[in-house]
Parts: sequence; C-alpha cells; structure tokens
Amino acid sequence: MLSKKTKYGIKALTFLAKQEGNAPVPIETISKSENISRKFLESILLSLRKNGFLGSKKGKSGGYYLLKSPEDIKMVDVMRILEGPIAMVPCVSLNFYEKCADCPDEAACAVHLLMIKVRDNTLEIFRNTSLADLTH
Amino acid sequence: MLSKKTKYGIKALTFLAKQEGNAPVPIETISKSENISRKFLESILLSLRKNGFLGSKKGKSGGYYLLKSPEDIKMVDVMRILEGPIAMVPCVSLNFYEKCADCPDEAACAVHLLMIKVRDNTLEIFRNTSLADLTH
DNA sequence: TATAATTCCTATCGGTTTACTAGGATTAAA
DNA sequence: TTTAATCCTAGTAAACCGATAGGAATTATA
Repeated sequence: MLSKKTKYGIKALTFLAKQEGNAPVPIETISKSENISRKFLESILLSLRKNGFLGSKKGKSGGYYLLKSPEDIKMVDVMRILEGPIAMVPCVSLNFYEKCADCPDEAACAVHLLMIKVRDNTLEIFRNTSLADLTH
Repeated sequence: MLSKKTKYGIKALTFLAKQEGNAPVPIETISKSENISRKFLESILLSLRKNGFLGSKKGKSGGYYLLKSPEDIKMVDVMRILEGPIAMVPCVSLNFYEKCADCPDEAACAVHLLMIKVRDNTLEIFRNTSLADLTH
C-alpha cells in the first residue's frame, strides 16, 4: 500500500507544479485545495524541502515553491524519499538492500526471482515519469 | 512491502511444487526446510487450502499437497489471496476498489494516473508468472 | 484398540507503523 | 507592532503484523 504521506506529497508537488509563476504557496492553501490535514501536510512538505525538492520562505507571504522545473522532478526520487524502497522485499532493493534472515540462497529463492521482475518494471515507470507528466 | 505471510506462502507453494509425486507433506517438513515459524505457516497453509490452492490430509502421514499442477497456479491469484490488492492504492484496484475520500475527480488525480501504470505492469507480471516458472 | 502424528480452529498478544495532533519558537512583510 | 507564515520536537490512538497458545478432531499403524 502507498502511504498517505506519499500520496499527499505527490498531490502537493502536483499542485505546486500547476501554479503559474513560482511564488511561495502557503501550506494552508495546498491543504484546503487538496483536502489534506494541515499539520500532516506540514511535516511532509518539511521533508520534501530537506531533501531538495522544495524551497521555502518564512514569515508573511511565505510558503513553499518548487526548486526545479517539473520535467526534472522524477517520480523515482520522490518515491524513495517519501515511501522508501521501491522494491517489495528488502533483498531485491537497490537502495535499501537487506539480506533475508531465513533465505540461505537468494539466487534459488522463488520470491526473490519474482520480486526482481516487479521491481525492474516499477522502477522503469518511476524513472520515466516526471512531475510534468502527471500534470498534463 | 510484501508481507511475510505472502512471502512464506509462495515459498511453501514452491516447496510443494518441487516435490516428486503428490504425497501430503506435513507442515513441520516445510517449516524446517524453509525456516518458517511453524505456527505461522500453519495459518497460511490453512488459508491456501480454504482458497482452493491446497488439499490436505489429516492424521498420521497427513499433510498438504497441491491441487493443481504448478503451471496452472498463477501468481496473480496467490497474491490476491495472501497479500490482497495488487494495486498500491484502493482507487485503482480492480478487485478491491474504494473511492478516495479526499479526491473529487479521479481522472484528474496525479496519483491515480501514476498508480494505474504501476498496477498494469505489475498485474501483467503476476498474470504471466506461474508457480512452475518460479521453480525452474 | 491404543498411540502417535497430524490438521483444524479460535483466540490472544506484543511490537511497530501510520496518520495525525499539539504547541510553541522563529522569521519576515506590511 | 501586528500578522502570517514556516520550523521543530514531541506525543498519541488505532490499526496491522508476525507470531504464539492450546486444545479438538482426525487418521495411520503397531
């Protein structure tokens, strides 16, 4: 399951991508427009800022804005920050690899084999989809 | 994340597919060979039996056995029973559909759009992969 | 027929994660 | 100085997950 965190994060990014100009948009505006709990969204945007997707401006008429153009924001990066691993099991994860405790031989494991296929396909979609692709 | 339930279930099915003949295999044998908690595996096999994947024989020299040949056991069906929805969000699920509370227009939702692509790709893999494919 | 070996079934439980909330500190425009 | 915003740390209720407990029912076999 995709977490609400990721879902809301993508929605917020999309909302920002749709804005004309690059003026800071306050959390409240996004939260109301996208029906997202204000405080929860706050923590998500904070995390997107700390990871280089968003810039922010404090104080009156402040808010959040995209740091890159939507074409350059790839879903694979967004997913890894908000959701974590793309892979369904740690033993096939590229960025979050962990060995299975129970599995003596990965190469012989049916689950491993199957999940590599799924990972490769999903990865290609996330790599080839940008924020711009989602706003059109 | 793939649940341990699904992971163990697939491993158990694979183990049974590799057996010569179709004699019942006791839980204990599978559990030891695949390093799976005995009691947990018990509940998983029970569920696979109730959903028509496995047959069972009670009492001495009893156990579980496949009801179909491995070629005819498609991963898409196993996944739906053990893991639930294939889709990452309920609003793009074919078998477990639910409308998003927050989303007024699915067709205009970026997450919806993206997750349909992921679902279609994953679905195709699970549909085209049988238990036999995983044992080779 | 007694025994051992097995599945069947229901219930429970501790730990982790998720989604969300609280509250105040800090910053900046008007 | 006021107002409107982000920043930051903490907390929390509910759900879910992985595993466990214990005994009833069933069946082969000595």
